[in-house]
Amino acid sequence: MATFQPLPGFRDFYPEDLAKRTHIFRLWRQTAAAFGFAEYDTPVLEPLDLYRAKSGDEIEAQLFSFTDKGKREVALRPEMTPSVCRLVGERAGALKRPIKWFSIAEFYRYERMQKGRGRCFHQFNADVFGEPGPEAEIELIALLVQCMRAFGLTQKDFCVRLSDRNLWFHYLGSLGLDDARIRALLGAIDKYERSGHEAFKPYEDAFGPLPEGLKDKVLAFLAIRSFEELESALGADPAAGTAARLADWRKLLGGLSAMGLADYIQVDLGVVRGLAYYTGFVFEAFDRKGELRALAGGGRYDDLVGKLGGSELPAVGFAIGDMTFALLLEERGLSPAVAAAPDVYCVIGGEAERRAAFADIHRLRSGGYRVEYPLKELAFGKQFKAAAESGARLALIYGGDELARGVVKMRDMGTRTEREFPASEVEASVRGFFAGP
RNA sequence: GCGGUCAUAGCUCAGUUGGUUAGAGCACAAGAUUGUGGAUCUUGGGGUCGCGGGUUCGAGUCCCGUUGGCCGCCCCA
Repeated sequence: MATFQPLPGFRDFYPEDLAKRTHIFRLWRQTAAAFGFAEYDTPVLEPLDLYRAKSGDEIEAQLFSFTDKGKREVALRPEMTPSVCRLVGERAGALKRPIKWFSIAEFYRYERMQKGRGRCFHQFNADVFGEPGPEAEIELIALLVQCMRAFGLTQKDFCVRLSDRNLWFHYLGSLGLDDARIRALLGAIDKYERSGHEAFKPYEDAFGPLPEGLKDKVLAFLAIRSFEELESALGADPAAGTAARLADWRKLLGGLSAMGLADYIQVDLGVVRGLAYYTGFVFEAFDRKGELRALAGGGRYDDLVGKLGGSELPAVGFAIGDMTFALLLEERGLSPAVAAAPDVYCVIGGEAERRAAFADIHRLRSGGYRVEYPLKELAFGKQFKAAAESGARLALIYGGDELARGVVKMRDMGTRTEREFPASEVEASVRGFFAGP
C-alpha cells in the first residue's frame, strides 16, 4: 500500500482519466471560441480579502486559506467571479465592449466530499461585461446550452431553469415588504424546493410569522412555470418598472426561441440562487432526471465589478462544474472512450535496421505524425502484436531483407495488405497513405 | 461539523465456528515463437490484509481507536 495518498478530496488523473477531462475542456473551449468569447486566466492564489469583500467573513470556513511567508493572508481561489471582476474593473475604460470572456480553471473549497463534489474541481466560467440589457443573457444562455449540446446531450437530458430576482424584488415590494425582508424571503424561496415550509423558519425567526395571505402569494409566485403565468400573476396593469421588466423577459425568451433553444428553457420562479449579489435574471442547468446536483448556474450581478474592481460595470455570467458534468456524460454513455493511437508503428529487425528506422521515425514525427516503435529489440511476432494493439493504422517494416534491397515495407493494418517502396520515399509514402484514396 | 456504510494485488472480488507459508479472474511481464495480428499454453513479478492497539497458544477473521473511500445531512460562491 502506498505510503502517500492524495489529500482528502483531491484526485490523481491517470492518462485515461485526464483524456476524458481534456476532451470536455476541448469542446468547451471550441464552443466558447465559436461564440466569440476570449480566454483569460488569473492566479490560483489570491488575497483572502478578495473573497471576504465579496461574500463576508463566514466564507473563510470553506476556503483553503493560510498566511504566507510574507505574513499575507491568502486563499486558493474558490471561484472565478471575484478575480475576473478585478481584471475587467482595472481596465474597464480600455476594453472594447461588450467584454465576452471565458476561462477553464481549477478551484479549491474546503468542504466535505460528496457525489459530484470534491475539494478541488474545474469550472468553465463565461461572463459578459458592459451590457445591461437581456441581449447579454441571450448570448450566455445560448452558450451554456451549446456547451452541453456539443457533447450530444439534448433537451431530454438537461434543461435550463430561468428566473428573475429583479422581478421577485418588484413583486415582493408591491406586497409591502422592505429590502431586508425581501432578501430573507428570497433565501427561503431558494430552499423551498428542498425543505418545504421549513424553509421559511429563518425568516419567521427574524421577522415574525408570515401572514397566511402573503405566504400563499409567495408560494403561488414561486410555482410559476411559464411566461404566460408570470404575466397574469403580475396583473393586467403592472407598475411601470414591472412592465419594463416583462419586456426584457419577452426579448430574452424571444431571442432564445429564435435560436431554436426554446425546448431547453424552463421558466421557473422557484429558482432564485442563494447568492445575495445576483441582481436580475438567474438560471441553473439541471439534468432532466433530477438525479444529480446542479450542472451549471449563473445570473446577472450588476454591482459586483464596482465593488471589487473599482469601475461600475454591468455583468452576467455562469459557471459549469466539471464533476457533475462528467457524471452526466458517463451516465448517458457520452463519455469518450479515447485512447490516442499512433498513426504509424515501426517494426524493426535488429540494431542495424534500427538505425535506418530512426532517421525516418524522427522525420515523420517532425512532420506531425504520431509514430511508435519498440524501445527494445523484440521478436517480429511480438512487434506485430504490439502494432495491432497500439491501434496504428500503418506499420512500417524495417527488416534486414528489405533494407538489403533498399526498400521499406508498408503494411496497412486494417486491410492486412502490404507493399514496398524505396527507402528514400518513406515520408512521401506515409503522407500518401494518410491523404487517402 | 454530523450520520450511515465500507477498506484483502493495479482492477473486480473469494477467504469456512479464529488454525500451516493469504487466493482467483482480469491486467502487467517473460517464454513457447529470430519475419507477420488482439488467440492459446506455461511461468513470473506484484500484499505490512488501510493504520495503531487489544483479546488469544494463534487474528485477514473478534473488540477498541484512527485514517481514508463512498452515500447522505449542513453548506453549495
